[in-house]
Amino acid sequence: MTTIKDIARVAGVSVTTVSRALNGYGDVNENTRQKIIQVSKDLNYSPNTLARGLVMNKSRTIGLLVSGMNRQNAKDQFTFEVLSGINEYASEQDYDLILFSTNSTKQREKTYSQLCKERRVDGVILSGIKTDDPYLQEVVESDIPCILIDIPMKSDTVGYVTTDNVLGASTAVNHLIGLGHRNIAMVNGHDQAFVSPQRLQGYKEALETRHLPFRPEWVVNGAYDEETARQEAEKLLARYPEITAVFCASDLMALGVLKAAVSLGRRVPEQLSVVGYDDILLASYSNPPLTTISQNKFQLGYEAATMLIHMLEGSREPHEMYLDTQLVIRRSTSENHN
Amino acid sequence: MTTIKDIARVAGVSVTTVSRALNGYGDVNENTRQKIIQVSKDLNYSPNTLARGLVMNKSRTIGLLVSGMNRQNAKDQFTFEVLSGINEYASEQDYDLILFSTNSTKQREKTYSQLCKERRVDGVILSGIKTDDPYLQEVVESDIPCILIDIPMKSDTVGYVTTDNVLGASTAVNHLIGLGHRNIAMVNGHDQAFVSPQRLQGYKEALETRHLPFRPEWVVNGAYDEETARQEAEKLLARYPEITAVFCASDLMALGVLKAAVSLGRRVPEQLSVVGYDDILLASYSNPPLTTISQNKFQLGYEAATMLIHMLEGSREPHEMYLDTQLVIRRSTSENHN
DNA sequence: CTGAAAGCGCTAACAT
DNA sequence: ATGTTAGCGCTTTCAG
Repeated sequence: MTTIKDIARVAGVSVTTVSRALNGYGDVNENTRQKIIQVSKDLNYSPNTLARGLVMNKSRTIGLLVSGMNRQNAKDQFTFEVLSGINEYASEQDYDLILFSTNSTKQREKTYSQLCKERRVDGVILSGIKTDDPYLQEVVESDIPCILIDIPMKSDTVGYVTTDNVLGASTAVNHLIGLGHRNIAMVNGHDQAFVSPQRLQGYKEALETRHLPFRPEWVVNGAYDEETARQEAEKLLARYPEITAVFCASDLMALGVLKAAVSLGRRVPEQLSVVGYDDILLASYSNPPLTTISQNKFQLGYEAATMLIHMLEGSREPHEMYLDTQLVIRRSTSENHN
Repeated sequence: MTTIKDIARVAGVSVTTVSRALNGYGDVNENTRQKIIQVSKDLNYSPNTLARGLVMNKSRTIGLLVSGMNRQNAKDQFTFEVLSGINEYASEQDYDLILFSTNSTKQREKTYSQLCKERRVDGVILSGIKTDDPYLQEVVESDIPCILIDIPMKSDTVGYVTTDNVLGASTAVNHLIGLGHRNIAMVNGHDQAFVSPQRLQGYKEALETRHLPFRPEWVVNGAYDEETARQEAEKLLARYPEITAVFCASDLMALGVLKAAVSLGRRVPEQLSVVGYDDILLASYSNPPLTTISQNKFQLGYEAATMLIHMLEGSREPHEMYLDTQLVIRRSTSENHN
């Protein structure tokens, strides 16, 4: 494997000069530079980023700490789309991505900062982390630059990008109210997601604004899981047949509610309106296609990468960003005729 | 940041001893080891993998060269599931994954081996690479250990994991023939995928075995794209109304055919049977749900990682593996009544 | 069982 | 404009 030493020898200069020439410093004779570049091509040289990283104490690498990269969770490719967005900007900026996965079967006993310190990543992006995840604690305490996706926490080294989940949820519920629904239930996700209480909040606010009563017993926990949501919705709808619409905190759960409706013999949207959240791919293919709150997952990742890299390069801008969401009306909602 | 030097100082030993103690060598006094371990904990030490990689010339890192990690392609999350599988085994074995993306907007002028050499990855897994991709050439020539997904190429340092695509395709077509179909068309993908000619081959073989004529004009190119497939299928079916079944080289294209059937007013499966390939998530949610050839994408990745890591650790087993596929019968196929 | 010393490939003062 | 030297944090002979 060729090193700058080899180049130096062949080109008849010192390693310093080689290093400077190759890194585009100005204080190198143009002829020397050309010669060095030629030699390095002849010798098929590639720089050793490990060595460079060691001395510069900078690896041009971003760590990705994602949970939800496993067999089951592949269903909502939320993570994947975020990843694609991150990758897009990172590769534009010549940063590499290194994947840490928290879902290792033999549960990794390593701490968050160990993971990062070992690999000498310059910064980290966290996605899909639960609020009770020990890693989250560490982030705030550690001084490693970090961007959180969908968890609004801030410090000197921590930023986030997310959407306004209260607004998103209230938009969804307002849509239902606008269609004449008065008895609107909610299937929320588990409490370990930051967005859950916020979406609940949005649901409440929308009801309140229209002077509709909030009925706690109409809010069930679907754990962001299709099957759990189906079961919970089945119980709920059987018990309170007066419910004419359901707002779900995720599309996956909305899919579960759709199944519950089938098994209860209630046609969607004629006899039951359903709204999801996320606008995952499946949402437009389900039967009927889901009305939902759309998030631009790719952009979420893209912006997170942008923010992190700016941060790494010394920007002092505020490290927070809210992206817009959008109500996408498909065929799982219609006017209430009761 | 703590280094072994710090530990050595505090523990009152040499760096050599610290290194040996921490790496579990036998020739260290157990008391000394305990002391060193204690100190390293107190000092919150993490090893610097860059330094280690530099001296050992080994990074315990696997490069991932995937194409198809972009906005559009997110649809079939083939890549993502493969990735999950790779990640699973790699993290079990304490290897880290580094993501190279070939779809960078400013097209990366770096060569494959440059990418790998720079980052000093121990080995690489390639997925979603087209046969005319320049990277592929390089792989075979370079001496970097490498596993290909779905491209059967072998050398001392190159292995692959794939499925039997001829068999898969013929199984699909035989299913149609078994349902009484005689006029079976095929929507194939572009020729830049290794699997395309193989699936075509399987289609031909199945026809031949049952003494059905092969009609080249009934094979169209859907480019592995839903919309292209829809258009091509529409033309094909309009022109040859006698076709009663279509075999597609991917589910995504099958979805396109489903749309074509709708716009031509042909009910699936009553008036047209459709078979896909891959068994992507969408396949079970489409309307009607797709009959398809299922590939275990997660396992594809898992086995690729296994094979690569074994290779890296010196195994001399053959570096090739064929996984089984499975016919999944859903509701897009039925008996032919013509 | 332990330590001194060399060196992986690179960059960065500090000369010259 | 170029070379000398030191050193990033680690592993690994080689001696003791």
